[in-house]
Amino acid sequence: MPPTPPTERRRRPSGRITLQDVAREAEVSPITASRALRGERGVAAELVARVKAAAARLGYVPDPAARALASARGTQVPVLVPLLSNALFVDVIEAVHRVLLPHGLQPLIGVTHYDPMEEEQLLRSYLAQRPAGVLLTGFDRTEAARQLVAASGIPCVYLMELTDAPGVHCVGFSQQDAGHAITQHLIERGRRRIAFIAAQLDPRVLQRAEGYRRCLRAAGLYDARLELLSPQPSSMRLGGELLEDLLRTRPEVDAVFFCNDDLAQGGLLAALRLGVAVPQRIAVAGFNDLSGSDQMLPPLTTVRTPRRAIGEVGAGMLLSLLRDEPLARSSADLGFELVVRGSS
Amino acid sequence: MPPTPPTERRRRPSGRITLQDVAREAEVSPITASRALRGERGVAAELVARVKAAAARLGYVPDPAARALASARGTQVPVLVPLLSNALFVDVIEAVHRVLLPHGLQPLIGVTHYDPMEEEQLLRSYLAQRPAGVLLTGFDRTEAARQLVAASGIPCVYLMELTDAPGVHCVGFSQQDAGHAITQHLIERGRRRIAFIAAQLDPRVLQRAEGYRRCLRAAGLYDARLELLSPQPSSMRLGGELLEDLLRTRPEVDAVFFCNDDLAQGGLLAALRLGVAVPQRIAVAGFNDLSGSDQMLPPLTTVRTPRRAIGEVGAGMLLSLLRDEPLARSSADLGFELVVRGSS
DNA sequence: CTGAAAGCGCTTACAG
DNA sequence: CTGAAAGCGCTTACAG
Repeated sequence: MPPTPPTERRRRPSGRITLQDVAREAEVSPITASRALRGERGVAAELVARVKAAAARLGYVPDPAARALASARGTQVPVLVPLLSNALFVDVIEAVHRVLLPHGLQPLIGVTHYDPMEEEQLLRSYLAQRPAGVLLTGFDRTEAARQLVAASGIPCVYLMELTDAPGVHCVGFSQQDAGHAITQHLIERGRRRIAFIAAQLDPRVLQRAEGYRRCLRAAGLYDARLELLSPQPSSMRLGGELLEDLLRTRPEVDAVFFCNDDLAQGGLLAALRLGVAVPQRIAVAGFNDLSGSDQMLPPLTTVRTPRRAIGEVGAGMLLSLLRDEPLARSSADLGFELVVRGSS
Repeated sequence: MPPTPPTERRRRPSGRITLQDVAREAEVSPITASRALRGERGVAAELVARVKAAAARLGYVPDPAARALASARGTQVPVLVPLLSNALFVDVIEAVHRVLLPHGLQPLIGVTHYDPMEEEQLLRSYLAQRPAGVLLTGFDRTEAARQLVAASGIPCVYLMELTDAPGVHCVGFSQQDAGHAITQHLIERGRRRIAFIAAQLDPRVLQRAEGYRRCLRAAGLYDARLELLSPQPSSMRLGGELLEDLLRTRPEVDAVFFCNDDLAQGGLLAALRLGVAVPQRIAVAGFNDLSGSDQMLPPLTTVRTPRRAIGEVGAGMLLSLLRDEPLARSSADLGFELVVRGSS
């Protein structure tokens, strides 16, 4: 007897296996197949099993475009970050991918270059695609962007910063407290003339600056002339240059808090080059605990920030929102950790 | 007289502005509007102008899902890279975004973690979405993955490596020649016992190794005992550890070619820590010219690789493919550049 | 050069 | 708990 396929498998012109094919194979209607596959409750267990088996047998892959068109919402999740060249955000993004992909959600990376206008543009075009949800960095955006998000009704989780505003879902840590903590550490090490060197000057850097000021003021040690703020993008080179500037113009300085590890690493290397002893002559601290900071000479004291966890928890929160699950908390403070190494 | 809108703007239940609305506003049929907006030739210039004006006035944003469903192909462009934590690929990705987004194409970042199986999985799910095109890293993949790409008929451009295989579109540079060139440089600096330290051992690293061997063999200087290959992921820490190993077990070494700058930076810092003079005692060279290499002590000699250009040219090539434009070349060799600094 | 018809593959109400 | 009908917003042939 010649072998016959379990059922007649007619392929449509496109060659694609559709929900119809699955339904036919399982001998149910397409709607039931759709419901079974999506795990909608209220389908007889036996039918669910039959449909799932049929789908597996045929190698059915749902068409996201058709789903997006038919339902109110697609499977994309725009993730807007300032920069990809900052390892910080790459870590966040990797974590987001890891959580979202297994749930059939597709992260869409958008880069704003720290420009609220650019973010607004991106948001406009992404929201027009009716994404499932949105992940945004921080709270600093144009009024129009805020409106767009609100009007869309699309679930949104904010990363990196925290707020108490009701109904706002966010996951991060207190940038200000972290800036305070590392400054406090330098004071406890006996430092008195503590400088702050920063670049980029995005909102989170300014929050760290605020923590630095609050701490030094409380200790009666604040001196505005020890703040070196550059709007240029952060880099090791710039860190070295700014440290040189500082040592020349404020020779009395005995510690430096760099707002980011790349600046601090550059500072450490410049100190080495100039023969400035760290931590004897000046103590050095960074922020974020980026790759390489533990390899410096001396190893860099810094603040370890929970960026992977931010991505994971943020994506998880969005997932709950999409499922209308009750949230344990709408604002997740993931904290930070002081990492004391040889440079302070 | 009360103000009246230019035409009656009835919104559909979804609230969305559709092609229909634009067509009505421009007083043409939806098909003509569609053609005008997509810049399909064969539409009267006047109508095109009218449609575009109407679209702008209404703030029309086309629905990618509907477009994808109706046409054979969507607007997504999966970009598969091994790792996001390697700055190399982040640069490639940023360049790809810059080129693709203005053309209405949406890059989808996929991370394979150097695992062909993982790549195959990603490919399977991405191709089921009928993307407009695909960007893949290198040529090392499973047979099934190869088949998937071929069977899909979806335009594909390969990044980072080159091949002469007909009909294959690729953009990169010769990893082997680059490995050869930096080794040659070390020979020309008078070095005779040149080691190779590598991690990750992905296909491109192995190609660089081949260039290193070819060069040393030609000079009669090859010594297999000077190769240190570790399958671990690349990092500064590992670079330092491997250099220490090397100095202990092969004290006769007088130069090291690290397969990547992060390893080399770690090596340089380890040398500093150990009091090993660079370049007097050993010359050090890296690969890729990553951020920070110019800040090292001494600054790192390396090979600058054209990763931004690879992203740009690769995306541009895909764009041409999508438009059925004739390609100037199907294989673009973007070359590399020796950057000689203090470490050699 | 322009348009009327049909359909892409799925899901949302609406019935039973 | 299951299904027949209609439609999401666009584009692809097919006519004229």
